[in-house]
Amino acid sequence: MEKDEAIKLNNQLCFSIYSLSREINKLYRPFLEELSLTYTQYLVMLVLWEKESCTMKELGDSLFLDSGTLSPVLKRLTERALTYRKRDPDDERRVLISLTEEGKQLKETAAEIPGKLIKKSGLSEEEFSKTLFDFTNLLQQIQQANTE
Amino acid sequence: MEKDEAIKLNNQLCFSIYSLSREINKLYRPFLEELSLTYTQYLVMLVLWEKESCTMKELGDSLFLDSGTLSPVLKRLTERALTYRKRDPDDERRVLISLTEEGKQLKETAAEIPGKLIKKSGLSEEEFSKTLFDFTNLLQQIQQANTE
DNA sequence: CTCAATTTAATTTTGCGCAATTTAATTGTG
DNA sequence: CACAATTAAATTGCGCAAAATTAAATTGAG
Repeated sequence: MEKDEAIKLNNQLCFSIYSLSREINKLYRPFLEELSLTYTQYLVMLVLWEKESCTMKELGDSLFLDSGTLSPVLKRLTERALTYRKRDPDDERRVLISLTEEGKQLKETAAEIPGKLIKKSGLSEEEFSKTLFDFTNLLQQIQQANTE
Repeated sequence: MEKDEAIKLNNQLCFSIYSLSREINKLYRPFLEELSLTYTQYLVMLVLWEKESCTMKELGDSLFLDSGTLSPVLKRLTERALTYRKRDPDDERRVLISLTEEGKQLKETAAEIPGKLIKKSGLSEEEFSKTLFDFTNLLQQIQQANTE
């Protein structure tokens, strides 16, 4: 690529991915509003619906987020009584995060979201799978590049 | 996909793209730090390096961002004397944003970034182009879905 | 021409992300 | 055992994003 071309906005990988990320976020928003969840809160709930209970650390490892982001998110989810927190008796540094009954029940409604979303996106099942596959691979490659 | 699979974190398109976006941001960060620019400030500068001067509205259309985000960003760029603002005499509602000499000069250093980044990412030129192409297409499709 | 509707930008509020610092608990080494 | 190093989480500060509100300038229909 010519140097002059290379510095143009629409040739930046960062810009296409950044716009796409916000646009996909926007696609989810109406569905998440029905649950009164933000995007990040939804991601946290996804982890908890799989694991039932985990530490702050495990949550961070799953989502690639640190306590600086997660602490306030969990605070809000706990205020809404979707989660509760207690210290791990075996290691008082750790905080165990668990779902309340209300939090568990929310999974029923949330289970509708992935299907609705694919439909709304206009992607076929195959396109969706391929895109997910490509993104996941690229993510691993970039994570590799960032840790070298 | 099974319903139970569909609600898992790692099968969410939103999560893969969101992680990827933050990871790519992280890839840029050391280079942007050298210019003392944030990611969003860099995107604004990319537009200005192409257009020399534009209105707040045009900037927002290019970046898919509104004045709620851009006003404070431009305020900081102007405080750093990379840009300056004045009202359009033909239409006093419009704000014209232009590069200062210092802002123009910064392009020289910034022009190195795209190349350095591809190298650091570990992607081949072909992979980079293909990824950019795929993202741009998908962006358009999702934007379409969001405006329907 | 006039006034309602539209356009443009700024501001306010809420909630992330991330870096850096702090605090408390645990672990490892001599 | 002692104490330095490490680990887990919370906190602080800054800079976005997005929604909603406000204000000022312009446009357009009657």
